[in-house]
Amino acid sequence: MEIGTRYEPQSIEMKWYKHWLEKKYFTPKGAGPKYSIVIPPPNITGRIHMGHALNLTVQDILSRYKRMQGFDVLWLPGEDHAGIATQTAVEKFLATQGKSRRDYSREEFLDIVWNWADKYRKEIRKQIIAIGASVDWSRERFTLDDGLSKAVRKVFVDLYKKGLIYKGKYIVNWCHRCGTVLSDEEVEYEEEEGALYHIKYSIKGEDGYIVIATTRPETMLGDTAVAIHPSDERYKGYAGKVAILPIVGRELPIIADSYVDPSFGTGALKVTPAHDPNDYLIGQRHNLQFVDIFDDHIVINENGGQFKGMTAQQARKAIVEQLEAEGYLVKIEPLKHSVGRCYRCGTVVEPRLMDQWFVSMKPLAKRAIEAVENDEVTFVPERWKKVYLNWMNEIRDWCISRQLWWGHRIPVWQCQDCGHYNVAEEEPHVCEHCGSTNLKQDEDVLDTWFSSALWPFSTMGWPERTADLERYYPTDVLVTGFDIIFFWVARMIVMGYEFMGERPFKEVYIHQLVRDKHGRKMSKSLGNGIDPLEVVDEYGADPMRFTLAMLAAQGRDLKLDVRFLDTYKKFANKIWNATRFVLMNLDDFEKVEVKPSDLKLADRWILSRLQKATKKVTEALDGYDFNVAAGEMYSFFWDELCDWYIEAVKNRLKTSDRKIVQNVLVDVLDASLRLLHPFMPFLTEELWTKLPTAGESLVIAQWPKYIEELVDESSEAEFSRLVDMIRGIRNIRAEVNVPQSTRVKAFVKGKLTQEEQEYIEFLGNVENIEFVESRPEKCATAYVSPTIEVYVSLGTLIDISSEITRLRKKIEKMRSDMDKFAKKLYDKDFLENAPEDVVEETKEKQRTFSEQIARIEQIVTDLEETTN
RNA sequence: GGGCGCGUAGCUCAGAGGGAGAGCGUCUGCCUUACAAGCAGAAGGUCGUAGGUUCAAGUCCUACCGCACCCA
Repeated sequence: MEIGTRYEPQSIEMKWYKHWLEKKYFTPKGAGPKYSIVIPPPNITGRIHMGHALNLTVQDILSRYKRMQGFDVLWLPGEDHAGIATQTAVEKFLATQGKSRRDYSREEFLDIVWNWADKYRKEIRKQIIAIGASVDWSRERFTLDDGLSKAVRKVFVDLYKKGLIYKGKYIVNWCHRCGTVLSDEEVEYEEEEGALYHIKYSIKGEDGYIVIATTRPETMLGDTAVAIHPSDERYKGYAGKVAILPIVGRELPIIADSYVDPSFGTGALKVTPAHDPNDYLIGQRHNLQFVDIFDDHIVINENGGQFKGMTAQQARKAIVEQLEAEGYLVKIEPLKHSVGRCYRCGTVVEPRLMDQWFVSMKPLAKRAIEAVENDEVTFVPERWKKVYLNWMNEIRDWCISRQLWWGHRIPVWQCQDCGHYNVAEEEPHVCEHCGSTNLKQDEDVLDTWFSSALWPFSTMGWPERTADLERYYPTDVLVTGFDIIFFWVARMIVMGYEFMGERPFKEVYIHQLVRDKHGRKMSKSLGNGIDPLEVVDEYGADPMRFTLAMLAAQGRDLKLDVRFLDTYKKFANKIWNATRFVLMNLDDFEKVEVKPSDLKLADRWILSRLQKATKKVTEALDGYDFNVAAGEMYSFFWDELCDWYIEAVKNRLKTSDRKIVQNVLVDVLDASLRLLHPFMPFLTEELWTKLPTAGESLVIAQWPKYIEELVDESSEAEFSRLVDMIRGIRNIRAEVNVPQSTRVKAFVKGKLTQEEQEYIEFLGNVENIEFVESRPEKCATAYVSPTIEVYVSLGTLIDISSEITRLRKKIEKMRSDMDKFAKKLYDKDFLENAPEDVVEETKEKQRTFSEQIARIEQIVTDLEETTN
């Protein structure tokens, strides 16, 4: 069976994905131990990015690994309607055509978004497929599907009936660009250059004044008090007096409240209860007036008097100018302060007092906190547990209403006659309170994350009691990034316990966020994004997956440099060519049961190494150490299988060993491809199916077992000695520039097996080894151990003095290595306190070194005598 | 202000108590019949700084310096 000399991903990938789908390998059979994962549904806003690629790769590695271990694997795919993000994207698109959503009716606009959704869901599906994700498409879900919408309504109604959802007027975050409120989590704070304005507020009935400091002078239009710290000596006696708001003339009570930080600014705080969350609390405590000065577009409203119609920015400028003109402005200091912006569009959010729907989180969080504290739900890496608990312990109520059109409409119908909220899963026609038929549904939709929170069970058919729920809930692991622990993970845990009475998943594996090679976020504006689809086109899905796995250490950032993709594409090519070599030598292959007595040193060595690799990969995957697992396969395959075993057996394929070697090669390659399959599914399937031992498909092939009987320490030690001897010879060849085409003569003092002798001759490019009692003349020393020495004859090439220099350098290096051990052994404390095996080991190392050094020194002395 | 993480080879990163590792890059030599996307070799490191714990510290502790991130 011939295959091409180069690995070409394009020609193999989609062929196999199609085949796997036809065979329905990704649809669980419903029998045996189960393993389930629900996908973090990508937003339908656009193309997936490298973060998704990492997320999908990790899940696919787990799914394929477990499938090969015999689990009945369900990996459930789907997409998220992503309320704000999608509506923003669609509005941006409409804007390019000079339109806005207000040019359409709600129904017309939703039609447009549904078209968008269909288009992008198709795109996303294609991209998930391109990565090779083994998801069960027959169970694909969308957060706005009928079933999931039903789940959303049921949860809303249930929580409302339990008194855990309420409507109320509180300070919320308003994004005027998106035209909606946001939850606290949806606001991103950043330090920005601003200014601290010091403004005089005169005291009523006195000549004096009090100077307040603020970063937002325009909000003074909504001031209803001035606050000072009760124990601030500077303002002793001020509390109870009345200040006069400049320009406006409103009378403001001066109050004492310990919230005020005396060390900030002047220690006197203007209080604007309608436009600042902390001021709001002060306002409540002191029964202050709430004056809202903005409309929905954050333009000053009628409460702003002469400034009405100005934007916040315009108002700030005008107000500061007027304050200055009237002598109220004391000074303006530059100040860095944190500014909150909308996580979807970056607009500065305005705290406003609004009537919204909230989920009361404290009671719900209780069980979810307990679960993580008791390790019913565990985080990997563990440190995220603390992050989760810190947040959950200080959780605030969740604002869930959004002034959008795209999303789950809030299932509340207010009676237009009596004002009663009719909260129901199905549209009511009569007010349950007064019997009126004059009902109007709430205009708002729910926060996207409200539906995402139900994802682990809503996707499996809840509230119906389906077979899928019975079998696959709870899921085994959730794989996601740390950026959505609060948005999503925490809320899923909450809802899972509340509605299923059970955790939604056992483990949460938090992977890194993908960044560019400098550690910056990948973003369109920086132009540093790497598009996974382009990577798949250019390098192939397998090298991309392997690259991501290699980089998936348990840190916080994954800095992706395209150079890695080159490296691992080369690895894929290496696998391709190693298989090619094996296949080229299998014309007369016959599967035989290899008996231990048939095995030669190299065979025993590679089989032993394979066992260790199998064990290491398996353990690493069980512990989510993807980089360790991938790294182990990289070095086993390349450094051991290719560089040594394959090279070592090339000659043996021409001898009576051929049959044994063929069988060992096929076995080791077969197992290697299995171990690599979760990382590189396409390539391994393509190659594996060409092996004479292949079964139907690697997807459903068995994961290799660790066979303890094949672990052979003494063969490993012996082979590694052999490797050292060969390296010693190669070293000398390289140093004196003996070209590859020239064979050198070598001498050995000591014993070698026939097999070892052949390997040294072949791999060291040496002609018939001669056994000697002592070092022959005109020879360089290649290897020295207590029992064996290897010399390379250099004839006229040898330069005695440079050989002496070379050996002296070697001695020096060995001495410095040995000194570390010798020093320890001189140390009484070490001998007394270190564990016995460590002491023994150290003694052994020291002995080996000193013997070798002594021997090389002897050789140097001999050489020096020859020159004299 | 509170918290988390990170400073290891020129670059990107592994390693988390007992001889400093990988890939890329650099240098030298090879078109050796699987692979030049390759092979063989080499150079390159006070493991951020200062203390401490320990027989033993990149590895554990403390402080500091620098870089990120989360929360207020």
